[in-house]
Amino acid sequence: MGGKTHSNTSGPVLQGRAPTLADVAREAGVSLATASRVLNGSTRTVGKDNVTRVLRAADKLGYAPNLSAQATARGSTRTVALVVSDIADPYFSSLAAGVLERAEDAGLIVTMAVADRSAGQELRIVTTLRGHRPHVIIIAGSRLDGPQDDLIDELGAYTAAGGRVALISQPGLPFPTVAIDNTGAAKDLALALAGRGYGRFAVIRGPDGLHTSRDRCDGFLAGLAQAGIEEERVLVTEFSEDGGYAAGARLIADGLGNVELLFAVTDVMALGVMRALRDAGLVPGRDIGVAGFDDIAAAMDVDPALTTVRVPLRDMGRRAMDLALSGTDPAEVVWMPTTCVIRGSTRDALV
Amino acid sequence: MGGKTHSNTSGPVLQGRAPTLADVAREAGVSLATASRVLNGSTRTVGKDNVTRVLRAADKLGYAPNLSAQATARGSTRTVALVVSDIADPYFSSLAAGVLERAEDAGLIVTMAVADRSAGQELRIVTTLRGHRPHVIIIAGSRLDGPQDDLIDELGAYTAAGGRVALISQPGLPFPTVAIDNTGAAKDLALALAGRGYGRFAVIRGPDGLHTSRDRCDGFLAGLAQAGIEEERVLVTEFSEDGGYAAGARLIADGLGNVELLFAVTDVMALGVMRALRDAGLVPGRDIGVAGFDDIAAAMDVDPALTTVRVPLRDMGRRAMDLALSGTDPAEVVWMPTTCVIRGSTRDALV
DNA sequence: TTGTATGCGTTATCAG
DNA sequence: CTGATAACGCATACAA
Repeated sequence: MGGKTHSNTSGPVLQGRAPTLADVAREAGVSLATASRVLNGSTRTVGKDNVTRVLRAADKLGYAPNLSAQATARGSTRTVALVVSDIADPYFSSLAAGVLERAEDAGLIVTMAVADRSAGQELRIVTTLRGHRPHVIIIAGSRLDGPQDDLIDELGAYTAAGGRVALISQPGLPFPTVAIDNTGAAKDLALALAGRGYGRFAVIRGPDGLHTSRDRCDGFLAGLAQAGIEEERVLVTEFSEDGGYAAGARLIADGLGNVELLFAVTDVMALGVMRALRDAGLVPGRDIGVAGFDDIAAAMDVDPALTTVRVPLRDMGRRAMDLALSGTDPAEVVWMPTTCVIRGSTRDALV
Repeated sequence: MGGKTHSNTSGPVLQGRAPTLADVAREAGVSLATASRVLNGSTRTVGKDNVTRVLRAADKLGYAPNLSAQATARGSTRTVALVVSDIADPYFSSLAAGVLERAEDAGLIVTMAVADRSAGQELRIVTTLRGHRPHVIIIAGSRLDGPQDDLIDELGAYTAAGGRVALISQPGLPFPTVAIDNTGAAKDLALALAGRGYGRFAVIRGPDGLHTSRDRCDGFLAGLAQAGIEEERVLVTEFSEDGGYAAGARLIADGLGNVELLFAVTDVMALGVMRALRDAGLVPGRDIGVAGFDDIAAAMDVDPALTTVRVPLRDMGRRAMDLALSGTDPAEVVWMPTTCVIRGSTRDALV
């Protein structure tokens, strides 16, 4: 709709310059302070007459308060900085959706940066982000092994200055964290699958150093061991769908032997594995079982649907925001529940 | 790695306060100006001795320049604001990935906001964003019908003040735009499918007012008409996977009649349709053809793989950044190429 | 209720 | 090469 009094933006007086509060005040014939009060602070303490004058002037000039200036004046911002490894990955975009949702509820703007799964880059980004003096920093990276004193220092400096931090899925650091029990969930999955008759497994995991990948792999193997299964193959590949495809293809080329089920440490990788199987003329679920981890949306879309571990990704994003805003114990870890979801990609094994 | 000289952040002197440039200058025993020069401006004009002192002091204090203050002082920022409808949707997350990639190349920080496919919300967000005085604003919304003078005003005010704008997939507005020919591509798809023997179609589209949805639907129908096919059904549903599922289910419940192919205006919706078909015991591709639009990653993962129109989403995100940064003709439209991708979900129709 | 004056953390101009 | 000092746009304590 055209709107009531159509805002007559871009007054001819201001050329190539955004209107400032001073412009509005002048236009309205009031002081800077008065204009500031009606446009931002409590509207109460200003005359009803001046309120309308200022509002009208602001509309006429198309005024939008300079948030940078507001931030320096106030000493605080209304933004939350989010760091992810890869926004195109449904795992991270679901997390981000949860964060964005809560941020909007809280009237916060989200700034986002990607840290391509490199620890150095992540550190650099956090330093830059810290410069924005955001209200909150949320890091949803793929934690790497090795000492991360630098990152801890960086975040420590930030919290020492009053900033709030929340980490997603990287427990063990001295900051509030929302996490899942990757090891336990993978173990449960292994037990569930062993219980359904599968006896020979191959695990497809990401490169060394990735916590998530390693924990899920270890947990799965632990579950197998508990079920009395000691014999399995572990393939290391890229942490992506292409990586999953490559591993699947390699496995097929090497001869599947009598492997009955392929467990990939993420759904994205599992989808790649399934594609490799189909390209080789094999039918997932019938000829060979496949299982993943995360329960991304696409896990329901494939046929057969993918057996996996359901992770409440969007909710984890929400909780991370809540956790950061609540400003609780620095080392608090919120463990989110996971559940095994058995679907068609793992029908009962044909003995 | 633990890092060489380990940064001794959070000096005990500063409690709950981020170190400022003044702190660094004092610590280093130099003036504010000198500290500023070495930490930001050209390093050339400052003594080699002072450089190391300042650097050492900054490291010791864990200094990170306050970007808000920098922005107000400089009068410009190094950020790009990105507006999307739904970051969890692979369509948007792919676009975002392209934007983020180019932004990083250009040393820009990306701030992101979601505008749930509501025009009012989008307008509000742009106003807020404008307050950030970003270097660039990119809007990847789902353009709605009807006059949008308000949005044009808002963006006009922004560009008048020197801001750069790029729109994605919403041509017709007086701003640089990267777009695809939805109508033409859908028409081509219809012709290709008609050429493969399909004769009876149903189209599943989103609610009225969504440009993308309408153009693709219209184009598809035009293609059918050109092929001499006048008889078809059009279903309106939610613009989401659930919407696709619902429409598919509804169609099945009403009786498919002799419909041979279902075209959904997005892949996401098409995946929902396929799921509905399978839940009803039908086999997509064999019992009935299915086609989508966008070629999201999941289109390759389903079985049979989804016939669709390939849209270079990530590249569109990149181009949008390039277009905005190049600051060309305000009304320039970059048309991106699309291609029909025929896959297993539309085998030749069984006559 | 309104206006004045000062400060926020940086940059940039201008003398030394 | 370095150091005062005036902006930048806005908020706010204080005075009127």
